[in-house]
Amino acid sequence: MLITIDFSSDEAIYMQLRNQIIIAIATDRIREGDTLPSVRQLAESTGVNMHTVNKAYSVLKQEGIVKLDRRHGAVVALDLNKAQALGELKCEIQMAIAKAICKNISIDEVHMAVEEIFNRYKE
Amino acid sequence: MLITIDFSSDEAIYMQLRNQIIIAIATDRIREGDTLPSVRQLAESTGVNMHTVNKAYSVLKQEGIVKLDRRHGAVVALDLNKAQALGELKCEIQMAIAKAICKNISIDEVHMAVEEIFNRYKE
DNA sequence: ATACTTGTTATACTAATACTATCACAAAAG
DNA sequence: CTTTTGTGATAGTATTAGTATAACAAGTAT
Repeated sequence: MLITIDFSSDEAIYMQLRNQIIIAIATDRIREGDTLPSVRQLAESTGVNMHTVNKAYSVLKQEGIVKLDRRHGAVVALDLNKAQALGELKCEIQMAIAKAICKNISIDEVHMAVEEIFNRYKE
Repeated sequence: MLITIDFSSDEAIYMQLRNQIIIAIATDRIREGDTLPSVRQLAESTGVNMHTVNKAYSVLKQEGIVKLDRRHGAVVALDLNKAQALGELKCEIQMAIAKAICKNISIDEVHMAVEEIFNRYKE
């Protein structure tokens, strides 16, 4: 796990952590059952406060991506409720697509954008 | 234009305004050249401060969706730079798709979600 | 000309969020 | 018994969101 923080970014640090971990799982660099660094370790290696890492882990737990355990730390454990995940996905991309429609972007162009992003993760 | 604010929402008020205007354009209820209410009018009708509306309009201006003019107020004026709009779209849906991949959602399921959202706007 | 409306700017204040900093605790591992 | 785990309490700073007033220059209407 190589995680780096851009302190000059306007994106919250705990979201940067959350995003990089999600991308690591999507690209199969982290797998189900793998253990994430402890909050203190990751805080140390990224130069960030312990509670900021803890917040990132809490978000991932809330999203059904990791489980937090006092003995093993944070473990990747995907909650594969597809119906719920699909509902969340639609919510998250809804406004982006509305804006795309305003900009005269066709549905085919959106599909192509989806393909491109998918290919970024699948090898 | 019927705009309402959910004051108990965790979404920022200026983003609620911005989103509803974008949806109104996507659904063709507002069209190119149409004039939006003045910052004071919309602030009055939604029970919100003038500056909050002004911030929403500034965001829409920044996104190339309206033009602000001292004589006519806020006018819908789409900046149809497709390359840029597509780039922004990819940025905005990137993490949502990464998370979907974590949840074992297939690319076809994402395409279907896109279709569903598109149909929400196109009649 | 006068009155009104437009976006815009400035100042000031409150509330909430993000982040940091310490200290501490119970549970599990070595 | 010591270390490491997540977790909680408390406290402080910085930034953002939102409100409240006031004012200004530029355009519109009468």
